[in-house]
This record gives sequence, C-alpha cells and structure tokens, in this order.
Amino acid sequence: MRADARDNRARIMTAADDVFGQSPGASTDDVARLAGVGIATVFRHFATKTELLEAVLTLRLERIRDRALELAGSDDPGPAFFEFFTQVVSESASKLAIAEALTAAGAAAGEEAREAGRGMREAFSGLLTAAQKAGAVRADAEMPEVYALLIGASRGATAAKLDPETRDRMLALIYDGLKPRR
Amino acid sequence: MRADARDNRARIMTAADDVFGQSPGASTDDVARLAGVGIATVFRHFATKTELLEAVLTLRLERIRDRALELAGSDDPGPAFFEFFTQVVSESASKLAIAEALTAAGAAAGEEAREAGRGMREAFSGLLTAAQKAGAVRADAEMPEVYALLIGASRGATAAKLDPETRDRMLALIYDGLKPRR
DNA sequence: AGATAAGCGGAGTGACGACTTCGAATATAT
DNA sequence: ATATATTCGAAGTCGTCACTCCGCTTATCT
Repeated sequence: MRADARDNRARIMTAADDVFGQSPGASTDDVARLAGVGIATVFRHFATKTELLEAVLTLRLERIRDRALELAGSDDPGPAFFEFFTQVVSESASKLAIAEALTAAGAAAGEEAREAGRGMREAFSGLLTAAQKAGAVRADAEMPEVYALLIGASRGATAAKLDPETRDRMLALIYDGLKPRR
Repeated sequence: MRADARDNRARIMTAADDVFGQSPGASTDDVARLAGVGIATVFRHFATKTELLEAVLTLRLERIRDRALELAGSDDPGPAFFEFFTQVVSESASKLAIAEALTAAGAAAGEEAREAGRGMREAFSGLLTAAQKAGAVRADAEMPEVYALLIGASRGATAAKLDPETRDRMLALIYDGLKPRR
C-alpha cells in the first residue's frame, strides 16, 4: 500500500468519526470535505457508506474495550467498575450518533463491528464480576440487566442533553441501586 | 369540514402512527398506502411531513399525560408511580421511533409537541412528589434526574431490544435506587 | 334530483445523496 | 530520470423522496 493512500485512509477515518459523531445524517461529501480529499477517494477506501460507518464504530468499540481491560488490571475493582461506567456514559453522545447512523443506513451491524461489540461486553463483564467479588456491587445483579443500564444511561444522557450535574445525580441513583442492599 | 375528509384525516393519523412507530425512515408514500389514500390527500391534511410527525407525536404524548393524570387520582401513590414508570418503558419502542423521525426530519419539535411534552412532564412530576410524600420514593431524588432515568430506561430498552424479563430486572435495579435508603 | 364546492388520486418536478467514470497527478522501481 | 502502476478529484448517473398540479369524483344543500 502506498504511503499517501494509507495517510488518506487515516484522515478519512478521523474525519468520519468527527462528522458522524456530530450528525448521523451527514453525507459522504461532508466527510470527504473535512478530510480534504475527493469523494472518489473515500469510496475507494470504503466501498460503501455502511462500510465506512462500520469501520468507525469498530474503532470506537475497541477503544472502549481497551479502557475496560486497562481498568480490569486495577487492584480496586469497585471504583474501577464505577469509573468505567461513568466514563462510557459521559462519552456516549458521539458514539451513539455513529451507531445510530449505522442502523439508519444499512440495518444490522456487520461481522466486524459485532465482534468488537462482543469483545467490549466481555471486558465489561469482567469488570462487573470483579466488582461483585469485591463486594462493591450486589451479587444478584447479572450482566444483561447491568449492561442494559449502561446502554440506557448512555442513551438517556445523550437524548436528553443532560447537563453534567443532572447526569451525575442520575448515575448516583443508578449506583445506589447497584450497591449491595444494606 | 366534510365527513369523508375528517375520516381520512383520522385514518392518516393512525396509519402514520403505525408506520413511523415501526421505522422512522418511512416515506410519506408508505403512510398514504397504509391509510388507503393518495399521497396528495396526506399533504392536503398535513402541509409537510414534519407537521404530520408532530401531530402523531403530540397525540402520543397526550395519551401518556392522560395516563399519568389518571394514576395521580389513585390513593396509593407509590405503586401508581412505579406502574406508570414501567408502562412508559414498555411502550417506549414505537414512541421513540416517532420522536426520532421528527428530529431526523426537521430539527427541533414544534410548539405544539413541546407543549404536550411539558404537560406530560408536569403530570409525571406530580406522580413523583406524591410518591415521595407517601415515602415510597426517596425524598432527595429530584425531577430532572428521575426523568432522565425514565428516558434512559426507555431508550435503553428500545435500543437493546430487551426481552421482558431482562427489562424487568433492569427496572428492579432502578427502583431499588429510587427507594428510600434503609 | 341537480348544482356546486370541497375533496380526491396519480402523474409529474426538483433536490439531494450514494456511488461511478475517466483523464490528470504522483509515488515507487529500475 | 523515466516508466508505470496506483491514487487522486471533479463531473457525471441513477434512484429516492418530499411536495405540486390538475382533471375527476362525491358529499352536501336546496
């Protein structure tokens, strides 16, 4: 692969991440313009718009997974779990826009993105069980509903454009529900 | 207004509610086809697609508000609050699709829909304070974050396509966080 | 029943966006 | 330095969708 081609690919990805993160309905032209390349170049690297969206989404998911794995190394599982939860919710706005764009564009997520999602959930699951073993999270809360809470909090915060204080108060309520019953 | 016109208007509204509730990206033709009328008829009753979406959304919001007002009359405020919460979350899928279609189509919601949203939130706020007075919900939880929870739970349940059991387990976690600390 | 005004359907129209084509430009290999 | 194969960008093409125009139909009033 030629050096300039690789450069362009990278520039397109970051531009797409930016553009779609802000408005899911953005056009391919918008991406090309921000990346400083022609439209054809975008389509040469990503055969379809859906493919581009998938690539961007996959990257995001992998970054979140890495963050989870990093925190899993911590020797204080309780705080690690809650910190991860909070972080994902705070950064949700742009990620969600991209996921939304994908479903809007071409129905289901492709294999690549689905695999990335799986990896992310596994890492999160690891954080959860560690926090439970440490007694920071009630033992009878299972992965599906806790994950649903994560998604819900993220989407809620994004949709309602919550200011940070309200978001933190909402998270505090959720965390109280997750803590062991006294 | 002629009788057949009123009939058609009603048929168009229910068709739109149905169609947009299932897929926010649906076209006006789809609505006309389901309603059994021509496209022009749709546009005669609703000058723009946005207007149609707003009408449908407003209707939904008003129905929810009415449900809240109805439950506010109950003499058992705790259960009334939680029942309302659960019900809104269960029915969220279609409502959200419509709200999404609106924002996707024409930016912000118009005056009519915003007014309906305000009314709905007021009714919900009434349920909340009543439940707090009855000691069923912790007193230090305020409207903004509780409302954020409602939105989040709804969006989460919809986005993740939760099966009813997981959804109920998630709600149980949320409700535990809302109950007074022991 | 007959007049008439309101309502109706379906074939346009114009804009927009995903994707393609093709001649010009540029990186690498000798 | 020159050849050549790859990449580039701008101007298309094609399909879709919101919205309009106009001749026909039908409810309502006398």
